[in-house]
Amino acid sequence: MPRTEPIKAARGVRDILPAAIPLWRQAEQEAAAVAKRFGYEEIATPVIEQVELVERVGEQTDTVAKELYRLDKRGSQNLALRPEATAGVVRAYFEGGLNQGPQPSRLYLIGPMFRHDKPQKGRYRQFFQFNVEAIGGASPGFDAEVIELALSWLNDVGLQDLRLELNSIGDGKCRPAYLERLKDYYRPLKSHLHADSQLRLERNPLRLLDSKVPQEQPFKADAPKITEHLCDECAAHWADVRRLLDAAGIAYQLNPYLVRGLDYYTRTVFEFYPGGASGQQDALASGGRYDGLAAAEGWPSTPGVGFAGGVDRVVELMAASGQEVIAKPAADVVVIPDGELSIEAAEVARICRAVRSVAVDYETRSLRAKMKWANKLGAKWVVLLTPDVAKRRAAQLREMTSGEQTELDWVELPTRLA
RNA sequence: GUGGCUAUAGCUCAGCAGGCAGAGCACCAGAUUGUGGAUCUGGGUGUCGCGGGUUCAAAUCCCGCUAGCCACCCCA
Repeated sequence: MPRTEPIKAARGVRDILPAAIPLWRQAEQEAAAVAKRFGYEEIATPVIEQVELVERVGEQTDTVAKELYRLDKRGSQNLALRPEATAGVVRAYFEGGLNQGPQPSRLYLIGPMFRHDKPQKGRYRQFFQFNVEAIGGASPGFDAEVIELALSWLNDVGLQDLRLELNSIGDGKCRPAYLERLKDYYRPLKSHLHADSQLRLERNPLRLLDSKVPQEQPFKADAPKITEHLCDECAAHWADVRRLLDAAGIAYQLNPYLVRGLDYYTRTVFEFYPGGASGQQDALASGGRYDGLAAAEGWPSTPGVGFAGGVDRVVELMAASGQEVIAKPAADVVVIPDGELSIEAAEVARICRAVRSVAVDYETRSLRAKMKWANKLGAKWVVLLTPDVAKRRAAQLREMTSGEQTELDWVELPTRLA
């Protein structure tokens, strides 16, 4: 056999090993629990969607333009792995007739998303999101609700030191006029801008605001702020959202430079960061209102608001803060055949599985080694089979913490282990 | 996509003025006339990330690739 490189995981993806699963489960279970507490129901949508669904909602964003996993054409359909969940959930809302039910539809989803980014800590090509969407509701109450829900989740998994940033980016009525003001402001400065920013100026001027290029920072201070140029409806909505958050006792920082990578967002946008970080790639959850999304997908215009939480990042913070979930032993009972007793050991295991999780040590090694293995596994009991005792359909039952050991018939095992 | 740092045992890492591959933990075996945890003894389990180059000689120097981390870009 020629030696070859072993095949490793694809770049930017990772395994969640058994030892890490309890923490993941906790993050997911808290997510599901808090969503249900707020009256949200779970939905699962496909990981593959038609490319058009993804493109229609954000053609000039990086997520779609550069980071999309496109699949080979199958038949007549161009497919892609979903880079985010909201577009698919909104599609399912209409296709599944949820728009015919009580409004809004309160939905949550936990699942993998895919982006062909350059991998880094906290940034993976397959990553997991906890998504919450309230579709069919225009009231600012829903904006505040999803923010409170996101905060509750982060608190419930033990993250207390958080920063919530908040902004409003207007809607189709007032944003175009604002964007013209913004362009008018930046055009004379164009030669001072970074090459990327010069492109943004005409194509996606809102993005100029969250530019981190050092030489552009001074310009931002004097740039027109969108919250000062909202139409009456957007301004009222914006005021209501802040009022509701104030009443809920939720602290937030107004960030006039907070914008969104995806185009369908309107009005409220927000992001949660861990408190200590100055943070570039450490947003824990972010979301906002997307009243323009349904129409962009070709469905009847329908308002909606939601957020996406980064499960990977939350789990990493949980682990970093020293949180550990005590792993349960893989098996409560270990059956150790001493000698050629595989058939008998399997039968005894079968009997014990009626009441306990059971593992069998089939390896041909010393009894001592088998006992060590059982101990390391964390087994509470060991059922020891030796040829002469097994012949009588009996076994030694050893209680590991006390070391007490008694002989008894196989049929008695379930009662003793229960 | 851009730039920087890194890659040695299962894990954390040392070794790098070029000269036989190391430590701790983990693992395996024994002390234990076959019954775990504690202790002691013994064992290195390795294509030094991959591929080239320089050299009598490369883990060590040079180049390329791959992967990870960090900063950008962007985002969860």
